Amino acid sequence: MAATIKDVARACGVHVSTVSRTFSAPHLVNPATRSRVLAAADDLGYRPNRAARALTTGRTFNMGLIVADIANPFFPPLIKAAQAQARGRDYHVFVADTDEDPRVEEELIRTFTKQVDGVLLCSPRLSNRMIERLAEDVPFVVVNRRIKGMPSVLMNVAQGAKHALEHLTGLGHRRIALVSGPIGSWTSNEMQGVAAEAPGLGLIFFGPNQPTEAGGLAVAADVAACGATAVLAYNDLVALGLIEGLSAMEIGVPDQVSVIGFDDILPGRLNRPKLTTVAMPAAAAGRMAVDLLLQSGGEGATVTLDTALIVRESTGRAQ
Amino acid sequence: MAATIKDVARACGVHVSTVSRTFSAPHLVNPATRSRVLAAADDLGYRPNRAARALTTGRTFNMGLIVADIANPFFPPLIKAAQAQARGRDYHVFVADTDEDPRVEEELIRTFTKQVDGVLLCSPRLSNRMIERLAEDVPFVVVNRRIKGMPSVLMNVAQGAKHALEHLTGLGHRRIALVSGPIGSWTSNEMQGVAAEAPGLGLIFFGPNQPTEAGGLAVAADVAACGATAVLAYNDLVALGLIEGLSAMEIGVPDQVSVIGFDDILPGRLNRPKLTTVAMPAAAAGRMAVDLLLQSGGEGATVTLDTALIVRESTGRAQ
DNA sequence: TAGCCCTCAGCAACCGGTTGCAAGAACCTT
DNA sequence: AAGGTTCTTGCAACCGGTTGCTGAGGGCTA
Repeated sequence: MAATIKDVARACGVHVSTVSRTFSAPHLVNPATRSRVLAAADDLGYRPNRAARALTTGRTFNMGLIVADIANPFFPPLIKAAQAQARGRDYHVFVADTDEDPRVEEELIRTFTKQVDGVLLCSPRLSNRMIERLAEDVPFVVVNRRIKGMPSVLMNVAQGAKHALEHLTGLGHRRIALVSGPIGSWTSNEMQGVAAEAPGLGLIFFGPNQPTEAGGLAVAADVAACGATAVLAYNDLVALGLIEGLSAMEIGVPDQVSVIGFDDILPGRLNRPKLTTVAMPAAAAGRMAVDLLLQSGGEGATVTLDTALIVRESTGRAQ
Repeated sequence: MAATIKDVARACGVHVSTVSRTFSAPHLVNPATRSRVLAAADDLGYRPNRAARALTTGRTFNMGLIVADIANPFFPPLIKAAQAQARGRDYHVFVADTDEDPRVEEELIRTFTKQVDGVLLCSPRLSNRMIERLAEDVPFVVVNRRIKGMPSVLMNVAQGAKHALEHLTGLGHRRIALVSGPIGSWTSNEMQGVAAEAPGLGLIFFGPNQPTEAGGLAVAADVAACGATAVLAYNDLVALGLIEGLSAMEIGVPDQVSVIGFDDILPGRLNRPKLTTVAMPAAAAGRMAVDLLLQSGGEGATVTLDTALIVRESTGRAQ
């Protein structure tokens, strides 16, 4: 069995409270005693039990991070940045994946409650109402969702979509397909907003779709049939699926159809043609979310991060 | 504040132990009392504090999963499978990323200790000795590493490499480059083992390398210079980097050089040419690791899972 | 040397639950 | 009706720490 505080106390003939203070308030214990305790602790391989400590202090020094799909390459940079930022603040991040299932999401949040000091909720699938209810039990920072009174980190998708559309119109495209993602997703909503504001263009809307390669593949035929010369896709995975599907129909990208994605994930950079995309500030969002969680006196600061259009090879002049 | 067991006890005029039993041993409490307690609990929004419970029971019903790099597409399928399997056993999985840093790995393990019932250590970067020491404090299952007396899940890389080499020799290749990964990695070791056993072939060894696209890119020039007509790469990322680097030198794949990777990740499937690769049983490994952790009476069962060569477009006949 | 302050260690209550033990009540048995 | 079960609940110790309070001892000042 692992050594407890009592073992250490017994080993050096001192009360447990002294051992406790040696670790959590060293300045309150005499240097000589302190080193005796430390020696004994080291000898026994003692490590404070963080869960037990949390019981009295109310702080665990770890935070939860919940994503809908860890296999989506969009998340890893966000996760890594959050972990790095947290580490710098003496915190640890526990990641969990909901498999796009709201029930799993709720269960995970409940599991995290009391085991972490707060939860970073990335691209949640739960309803706002549910999130607000759960927030009574554990502090949240929400990424990619705006909930009144709750700290949130947003990405300026509207701006990115606007730049993307400008890029396409600049290349002469007039008939543009908009391939959205799941219902209720932040990016989808923003994309639709932009579409609504650009009535001069011939925008054709396709959705909802799965936010994956398969989703893009599935919608490719419809897109081809609609006669659009360019496509703005929900994310890079969808864009890649779309390109895959178009190629299968002998439709060349970007020669016949231009395609733009969102996220700037690795497979897009490796793809032929290299994907033109709207880069999302995922890493910055991860860092910011951690900071908001640690700062938040509970008030709901909202941070919006800018996106950037990255022009590569999947867009070209309209025929 | 969240309601505690005391609040519930007070609310329905019953002792805390009765409330406790209502949740953890319902058959020991009178149905009438039980429903009163449940009603009060529901009313107050009471949820048992899992950390506090773990303090006395010694079981948290969650497990840790540590990977070297969550951004490596090899891991998500493993993680998702492990989470699904654990969920079926009433467990939850907390994932953490070590950033390829052994010190971070150690720290994470220490953090997990006492907050989880066991840790799945995937492709660890720590030394065997260190892992054995840490195993005194928390049960492990190790994936992609053989440690005597410790439950481990291995992938039959040697078999995969052999099949890959046979495929290449079948296509007429006689001069084959072996591009390995980081020192101490299971796959690298196994690959070297196979190389040693195939002295008839002209195998040229390159390593160690970073297990990423950048690693492949960096070694591309050397590989081109050595005159090999085929390459067996440490993993798909390296293979993709290699293809990228070769293309930049106007060396066509598979026309001039054939390339095989390991892992079968998404970017490889999307790549042009589609990558020929040795598929790793990542999902099966995740499930198996969970099962081993929950079964293990501590004995070190070792499970080896088979790999499969998937021939796509990046390999072809030798010139 | 008395009086005072400061340092440092022990005591004990507490965090939110769990669980072995015991006792009261209700129900049987003979 | 006495004695034995079974069911249900309360009591209290315990898990591994933390922390406010108390008080002994030492050093300092006047």
